[in-house]
Amino acid sequence: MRNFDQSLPMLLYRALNALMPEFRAIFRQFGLTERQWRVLRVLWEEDGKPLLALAERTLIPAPSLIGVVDRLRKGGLVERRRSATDRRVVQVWLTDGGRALQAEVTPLVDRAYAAFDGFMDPEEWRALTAMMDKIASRANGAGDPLAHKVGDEK
Amino acid sequence: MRNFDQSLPMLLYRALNALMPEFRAIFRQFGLTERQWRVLRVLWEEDGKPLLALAERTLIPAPSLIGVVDRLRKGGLVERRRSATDRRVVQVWLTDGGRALQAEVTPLVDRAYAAFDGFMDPEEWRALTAMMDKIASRANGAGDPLAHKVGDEK
DNA sequence: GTCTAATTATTAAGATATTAACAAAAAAAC
DNA sequence: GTTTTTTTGTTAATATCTTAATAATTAGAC
Repeated sequence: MRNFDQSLPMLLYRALNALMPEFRAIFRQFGLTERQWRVLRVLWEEDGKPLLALAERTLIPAPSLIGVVDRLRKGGLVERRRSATDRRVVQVWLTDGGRALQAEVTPLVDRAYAAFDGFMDPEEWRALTAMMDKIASRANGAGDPLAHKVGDEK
Repeated sequence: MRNFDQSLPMLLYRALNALMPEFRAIFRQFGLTERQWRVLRVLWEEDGKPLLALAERTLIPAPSLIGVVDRLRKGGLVERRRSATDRRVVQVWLTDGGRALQAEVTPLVDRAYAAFDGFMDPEEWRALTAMMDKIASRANGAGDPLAHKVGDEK
């Protein structure tokens, strides 16, 4: 039986556990959850994204995303619209309120991130990014947020 | 606004998303969820652990652990007992069935881990471990699974 | 053009995360 | 020894994850 605490999953989980509460505290000031912020974060960069694209980019599983978007909608931050060209597609658009939030949240988040810049030197960051990418692109295509795809071999 | 996809949290989340489905598929063969396995994994190494110690070691938040342990108990894999010396403490003990499961699950899990050994060379693993530990031990003590502790400054 | 397969979104069910609040027991202070 | 504080476990409420199954469209094959 291998070492549990030093296994790759536990290493990653522990790092995230140390990392995220600080950011969540920021989101909470604006009544946002971490996932809600992630959706907004992507829309601020590219508004009107289809749900599936949003799921991939935010790493939020599609079935969960439905609820996240709906709560954002109830909060008046986004709207849902069917695509005119492909009626299967649901696009998520920011409202004025959702757009306005960017200017408030972003500075705080950026400042929190900045605290990490000096934490490791550029070479370490490069190595870390490369290793994470390597791990993420390994695995037989599993791990994308489209859970219902995995194991579709019939 | 910084790069979202290359942010530390997203790097870690993506790696985990690629990593875990493979392991979960193994656990599922035995009717176990990932968290249930983590609890068993720790008990196989040290039986009779108190709930709080179990929460820290498995990185499962204490309120969630209650449910995880209870489902394991209903499945006949563990038992709960009050400590005789400190009646606040609830210890979790393996049943015979829970103990027997180790011999079945461990080989499969070890084999899956082994597939990663050759994936990065020893020096990369060392560097990765060091960086994750560094991140985990950074942050003001936040991130431990005892959520109600965070921000207890009154 | 019609039938079939693939894509996009959604619902459902059980398990877990996150935060806050609370009860019981033990430890520390007085 | 009683009061206060800390520790350990638990419940509650809301949000999300994970997996499987299903509806609505669209794309492809015939």
